Amino acid sequence: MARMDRKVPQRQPSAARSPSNTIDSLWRNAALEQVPAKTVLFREGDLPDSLFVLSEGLIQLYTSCGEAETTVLIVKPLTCLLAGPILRNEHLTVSARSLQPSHLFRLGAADVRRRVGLDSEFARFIIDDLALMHDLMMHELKSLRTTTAMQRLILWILAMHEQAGSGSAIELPFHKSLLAGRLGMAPETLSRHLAHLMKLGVLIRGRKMLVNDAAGLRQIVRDGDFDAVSLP
Amino acid sequence: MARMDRKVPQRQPSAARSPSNTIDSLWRNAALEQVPAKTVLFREGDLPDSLFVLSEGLIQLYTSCGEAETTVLIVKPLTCLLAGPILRNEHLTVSARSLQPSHLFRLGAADVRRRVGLDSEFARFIIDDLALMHDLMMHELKSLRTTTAMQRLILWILAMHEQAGSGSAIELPFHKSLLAGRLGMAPETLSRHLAHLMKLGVLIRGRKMLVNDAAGLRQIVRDGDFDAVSLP
DNA sequence: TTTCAACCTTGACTGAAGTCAAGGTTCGTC
DNA sequence: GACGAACCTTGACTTCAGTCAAGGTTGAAA
Repeated sequence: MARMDRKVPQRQPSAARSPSNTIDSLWRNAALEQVPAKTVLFREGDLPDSLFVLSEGLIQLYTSCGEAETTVLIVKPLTCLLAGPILRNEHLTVSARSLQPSHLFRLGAADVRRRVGLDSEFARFIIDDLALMHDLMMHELKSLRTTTAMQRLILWILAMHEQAGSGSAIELPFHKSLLAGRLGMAPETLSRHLAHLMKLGVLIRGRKMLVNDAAGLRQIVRDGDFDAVSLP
Repeated sequence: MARMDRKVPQRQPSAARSPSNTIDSLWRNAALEQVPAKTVLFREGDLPDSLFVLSEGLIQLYTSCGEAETTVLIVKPLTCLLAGPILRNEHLTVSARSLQPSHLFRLGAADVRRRVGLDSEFARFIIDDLALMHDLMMHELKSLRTTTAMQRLILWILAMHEQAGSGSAIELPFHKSLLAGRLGMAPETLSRHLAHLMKLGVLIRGRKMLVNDAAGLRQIVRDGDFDAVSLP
């Protein structure tokens, strides 16, 4: 019944994967969970009990240190959560919650461990996912170590700008405070930097943005010279 | 001939892997390379042409931004390099060089891509590696975002201390400037923090260290209170 | 429409860590 | 053992970004 409106995981980027019976049937057998926003999926310290495959929505990986809470990563469909810890049989080092109403396939950890040895398509699915995450995290690490908050912000804006198509407005996918976390800075810092960017030809109205001079921004990132006012 | 003194990759941690004919033969067929220290293995921007498996030595992953150069990660045996980029067929985002004379197995990228689909043991090897890296990088990300340079230093010292066994001296595995990079700080910052730690019961002589009061250090990390002088 | 809570902005201040520069130390090589 | 290069330390200064605090805005629900 609910079969027709299930989105079967099918990773768009990377290796073209032929629609596979094995994987299909796997997901048909997996539990599909629909969770509202702000649902905690797991907490750091737990032992992983299921693999999640995010098929719709947005998940925040975060870590709570004492009072404070820090965003480590935000993941989009189609991504596995917990593949690493399940396969290594280790305690979790991050917590996760949904940021939007989300759909997740859920597969028991024991199942995953068994299956990964038997079913090469499933193994491939996991490999692709881990490789993708590897890439993302490497990128994050690099950018945290080598760029300033302002540079990360501009690069993020440029990426969104490119994705949206030049000339069209960018819609922030979530609250600014969360974006700040995503970019590794305090909300106040984001606010200040955005204010500064308005002087450099970025229009900001609430959660909408418009980039006038992408080339200029790129230049600024390269130089690290944020005080240059390129607009009249 | 040289067969006997080849170390066949066999990951110690994680999943107990039975000595496997498949993998054995794979490594016997792979090229074994011995490189001196400071050999560049690959550069960011390249397309990956082989998978490296580090069997002995130490490799630095770094990225050069303009003049400067930043250490992203330092990897020990037994680790694969480039598994992610090879499987996703993407350009490299980091460069790598040996920090010590090192031994590496080398497997053509095409081979890897073919093999990972056919040989489930090989696939499992790759999965374990990616999962391990995933863990490491997640840990790095977390610690870069949530701890100060001093905390990272102390935690690193405590980890070394534990590994060496209480009471025994710690030998820095590489130059201090490199350790600074590894921990995400400038060499001068490391120097200053080490100087400070001497007042807190850490003996430092060149590249040797001795921790007197591990419990005290742990306390200090927790509190974030680095000025407390716990020693008479 | 009103109201309240969550979110955002701004200012002033603080603190962590990077940079630059000037010695000092260590270590490998001849 | 003397030399030089690479490495390390220390000090002074700067910059980036976090914190605290006080308003301002926005938007969802009554």
